[in-house]
Amino acid sequence: MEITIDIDNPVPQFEQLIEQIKAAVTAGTLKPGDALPSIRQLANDLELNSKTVAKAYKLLERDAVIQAKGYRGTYVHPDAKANCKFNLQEWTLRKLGETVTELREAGVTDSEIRNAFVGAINGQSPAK
Amino acid sequence: MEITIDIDNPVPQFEQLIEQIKAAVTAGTLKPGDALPSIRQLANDLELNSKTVAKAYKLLERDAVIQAKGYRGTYVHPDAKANCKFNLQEWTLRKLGETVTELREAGVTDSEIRNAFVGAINGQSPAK
DNA sequence: AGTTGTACCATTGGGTCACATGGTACATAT
DNA sequence: ATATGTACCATGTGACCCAATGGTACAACT
Repeated sequence: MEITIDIDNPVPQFEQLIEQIKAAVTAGTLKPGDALPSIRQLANDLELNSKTVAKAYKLLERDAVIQAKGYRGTYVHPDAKANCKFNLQEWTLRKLGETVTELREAGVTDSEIRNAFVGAINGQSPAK
Repeated sequence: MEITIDIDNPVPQFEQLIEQIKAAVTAGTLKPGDALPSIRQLANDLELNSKTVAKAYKLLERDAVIQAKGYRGTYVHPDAKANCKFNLQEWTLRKLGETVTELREAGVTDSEIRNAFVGAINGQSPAK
């Protein structure tokens, strides 16, 4: 498994990691059940901070591409290949795009949409 | 019609203006058909920049609280009183809140939601 | 001529957030 | 003992946005 992180790349490092691991799974280089290097070890090899690698692993696990088995290491998820295809990011972008479009058609200003958005994400329920 | 703008108030000046005009309409101080002072004149009286007043007027017109009749001045909208009640802001907040909740339940990170939001509002269609 | 609403341009100050870094600590495995 | 994934704390840098200010200009009304 060859992974390369380009510091000059505007794409965040943890995203580069995620993409390359997903690519390896899709290509078959990584098969379900295979063990992944530990967070600290991979951080050493790629000259990254362990936190950066941990972040990538955490997101990969949420997408069910890998499985963190506590203190027994991390492994490729059984359904990894399938779960690589469905992109949560795109789904999120589409959902938000639909809502934004609907609001705009109602005449709401982009400024107001932004303003309301920070309110919505900060858990503020609409005042009665 | 007495309007007071407090510069030390954290609430933006154009919002203070909007609120007070709506309040005057609701209270009956301003009746449908009444003429409003011109942008420049009101800006002078309140010692505001004309742009600030123009912004408030523009938003009030969108909410159908006032009617700008081009070069013939600005008047209170016939249905002003009713249109003051329905709050577009709340509707916006609720709509966005629903979407955010749905995304969160799908496991999407707040960070990712924010990130996708700027993409959505910048007119980026989800990559196929 | 003077005023109207509106549209551009640009800048300043303040705030929030993402990314990455660094350190420390924990309970549980080998 | 050593290594594991994970959790907390904190800092710095850069980017983006908002509110507000200021100036200029236009076409159309009184």
